[in-house]
Amino acid sequence: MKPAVTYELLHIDKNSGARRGVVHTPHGDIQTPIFMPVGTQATVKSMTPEELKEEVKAQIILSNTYHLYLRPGHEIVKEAGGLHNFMKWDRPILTDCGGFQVFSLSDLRTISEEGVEFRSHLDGSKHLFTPEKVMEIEEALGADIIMSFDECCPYPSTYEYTKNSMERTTRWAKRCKEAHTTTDKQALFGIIQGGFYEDLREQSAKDLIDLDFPGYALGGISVGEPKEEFLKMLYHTTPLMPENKPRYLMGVGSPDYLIEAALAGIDMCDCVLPTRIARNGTAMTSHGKVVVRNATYERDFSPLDPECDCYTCKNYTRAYIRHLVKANEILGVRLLSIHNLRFLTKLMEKVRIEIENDNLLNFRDEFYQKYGYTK
RNA sequence: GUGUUAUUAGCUUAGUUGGUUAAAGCGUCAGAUUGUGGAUCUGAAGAUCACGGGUUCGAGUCCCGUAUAGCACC
Repeated sequence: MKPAVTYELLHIDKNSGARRGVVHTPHGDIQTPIFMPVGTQATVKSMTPEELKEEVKAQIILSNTYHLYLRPGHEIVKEAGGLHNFMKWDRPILTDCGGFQVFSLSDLRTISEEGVEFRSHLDGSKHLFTPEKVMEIEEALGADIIMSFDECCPYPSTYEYTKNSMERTTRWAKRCKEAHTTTDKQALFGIIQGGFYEDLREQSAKDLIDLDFPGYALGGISVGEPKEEFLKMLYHTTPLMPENKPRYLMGVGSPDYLIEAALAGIDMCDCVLPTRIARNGTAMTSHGKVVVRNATYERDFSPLDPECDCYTCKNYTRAYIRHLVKANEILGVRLLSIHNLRFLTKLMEKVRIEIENDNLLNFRDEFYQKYGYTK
């Protein structure tokens, strides 16, 4: 049977590993490489679906198993007709499995072979996530792409801990695959782990490829390590991932990391960074980060980014947005979120064009120079 | 006019029987943020303790006077 999600390779950049492609899903095609906005609780914070489509031009968004399971409960989302109906988003959705929450809520969790026991951050109640349970939840939510249940090791972790964790994650991935029933409507992706140890990454990739998932994610990097470590693992692991399937790098969202990911041959990235820093008064621009909350912009009547085509930049000034942020007005968060998300989706539009022109390496160097990065 | 209460950081306040470098919240200024427990978190600057005297080894704290504000009564 044809999987719910397939990858079509259009072009490989002749000067790098970057690939231009299309991911076909039940709710439409995704042009890759792509950045995916995160909507943890069935909403990209402060954005309507119309804004995501028309202003941000988002092709796919993420949501989260852990959070929706706890509130409102996956049964309610299922009753609503699934996540797409519930939140009025008719394009593709990817649900994260809650593995990262297991990591970030580590003071409350107990990991065993069976799964993870944890306490709800909302009311302290005890819950058990097993691979089978996570599949039940993700099937109820009904996203196009669902993630297998994994453990994301903290940085740094010892070789032994990382190895045991990675091997358990592989066993969990197998159980996820066996428990997954809606294969015609939802594609289950495996998550490669192995921390910052090259041989563990190789082992993880090999074992997961043997399980034949319709797509693969690179997890457990961009967890606080130095950039050199990140790049080393990225460039080591990505070539291990199958060429005929989508490659998803989890948790990456700064402009430089996104370009590096594309260069390495990654197709999909997601991150909370653009929406999170928006809520704290910061904009991403083609000339670097602008902390618009700062006093420097009190009388700056120019747009956040003069090169940006978004609703915010077409209509509002830095001084006004600064005022909204300082006054704690909701509109400030909304305008910055629109801009930051549009900045990244547009960056990836450019990346796709540059790949088609075999020019992504040059583009990276120009971008770094302009953005103020020193590679 | 008389009595009374108050006056401490930009604002609102804490400050024990007088005892190290006067504290906090908000505000201001800045930093952080990468598969969202984040309209969050961290840090910094900012005070002649209304003013002038006095008592004391030592005063934001006790005494006197002045100023300003509130309240009560003429």
